[in-house]
Amino acid sequence: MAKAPKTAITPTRQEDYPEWFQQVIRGADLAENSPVRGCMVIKPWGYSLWENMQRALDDMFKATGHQNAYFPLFIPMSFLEKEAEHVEGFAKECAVVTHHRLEPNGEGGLRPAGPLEEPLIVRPTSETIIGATYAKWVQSYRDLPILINQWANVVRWELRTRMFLRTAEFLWQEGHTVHATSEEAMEETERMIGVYADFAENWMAMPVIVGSKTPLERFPGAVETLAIEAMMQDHKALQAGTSHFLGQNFSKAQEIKFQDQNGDIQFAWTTSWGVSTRLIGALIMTHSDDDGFVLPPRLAPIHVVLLPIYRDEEQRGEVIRYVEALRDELSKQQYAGTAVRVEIDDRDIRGGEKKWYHVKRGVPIRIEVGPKDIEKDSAFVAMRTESKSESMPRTQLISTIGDLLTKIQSDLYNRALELRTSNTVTITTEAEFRKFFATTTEDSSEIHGGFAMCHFADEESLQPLLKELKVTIRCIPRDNNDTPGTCFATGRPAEKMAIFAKAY
RNA sequence: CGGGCUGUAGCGAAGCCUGGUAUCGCGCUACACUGGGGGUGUAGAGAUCGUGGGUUCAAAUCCCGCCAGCCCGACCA
Repeated sequence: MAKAPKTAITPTRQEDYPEWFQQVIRGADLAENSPVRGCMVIKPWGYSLWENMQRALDDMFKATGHQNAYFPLFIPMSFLEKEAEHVEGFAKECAVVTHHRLEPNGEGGLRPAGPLEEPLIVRPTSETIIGATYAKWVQSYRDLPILINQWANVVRWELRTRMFLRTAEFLWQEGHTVHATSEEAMEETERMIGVYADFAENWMAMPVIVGSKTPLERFPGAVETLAIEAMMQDHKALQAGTSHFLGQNFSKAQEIKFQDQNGDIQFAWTTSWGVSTRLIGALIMTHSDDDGFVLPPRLAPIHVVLLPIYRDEEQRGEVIRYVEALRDELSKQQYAGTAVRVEIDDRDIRGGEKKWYHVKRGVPIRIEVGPKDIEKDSAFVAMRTESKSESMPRTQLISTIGDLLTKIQSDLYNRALELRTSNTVTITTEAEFRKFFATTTEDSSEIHGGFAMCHFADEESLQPLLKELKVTIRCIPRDNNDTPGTCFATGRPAEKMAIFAKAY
């Protein structure tokens, strides 16, 4: 017998975390690099996961009163120039369309022809184009609020890309709302970060910290940026979603004005909020192990895979009949408000290979059924989160399948929360701070550090230290953060604590 | 955009220093043996060695340019 590697994924997380991440994606067949620089091909398994995320989020958006719409991919360059901070933030990473036609170049190739009067920007985000449209839609306070979301792709010409975490083109949703008052817009901003936190924790099984960004970390043009931050297994932070209170910055730039009850003309208050395919990267780095991807059941394209085991055609008939009946019964069971999603894998490949195929793809539950099990009217059940499988009577299996999925979902959440808790420390001095983030090798991708909760007085003065240690302020947590203290670096009085961490 | 590493069959690699026209593992195809486990054997298919140029009788190998990927840095809503 040939020896199988100790883990299905090489290298392990401990050995080389960034490479492990790539290999999990490959092993699970989620996506691959494309011929286009920085852009990925999302494969069916990865895309069906994204569809499940979309569906859950979309339902939550609808439940909070939003509607979907669609706006153009191209933005006239002049639109982007209107809000100064916004230009500053995005100009560097915009893809620009300057021509509208190709013609033969005389050497068998093609060259751009037909220069555009005004270059078009491929949207890096749609505040400007949507704002320009809203300006036409809003005249009266009776037109407000506008609560719209769009599912779209955006392009940011990032210098360094990583699959799912930072790609040049990515899929996302962006909500853009307009309100008559500051209070109402701020409420919306809070409501949507709440939706994201709910989704992250209850669907992705990923604990997140809700907080606000410091001025230097804010969205360009925003008055306030709320974010959810999660800890990955290498103890780095990942920003998983943001909700921005844009104040009147964009409405002034784009003239979104309305007449209020008193007949006065006012600028409206806007918000925007988004999550992207980066959530898949977050999912991978939160739950996956050295055997590959691990899917939280609520988002898994398949909950249960049935693996029939037989030697010959005669056995096959019997086993398949049994397995199909089992599939039908399991499919009638409910988990988290939906029917249990079951598939039979009867491909003609070796059993071991088949098993690892599903392990690497993260299917929550594998059920193996062979002639011996059928005699006992039972099946072998293996949960992706446990190393052992156990024999279980069919009737028990059917009645507990929902509970098993529930257990996997909560185990994943608890495991992730435990990792975050045990790698979060409160730090009160610069010496401790330096020690916490010190690297032991040249390789800054090694696993170390975590979240440091620190009182701080002034963001600007910390920059040299943060730059030196490659640490950023992730957010000022919203909850349990009312006790004043002294700044860990300057000793000056400080109102709030922030999370400091290395980040993606 | 700077530094480092890399690009050879679908995938992973050896060969490159010391030029002579391509090797191994996995996978794939067929057959046989196996059968609660990514097994064994036999036979096969599959590569203009990332790309363009140069040096040479001869280039995967040496030289130059370009492209792409990964890691680090800068940048990052």
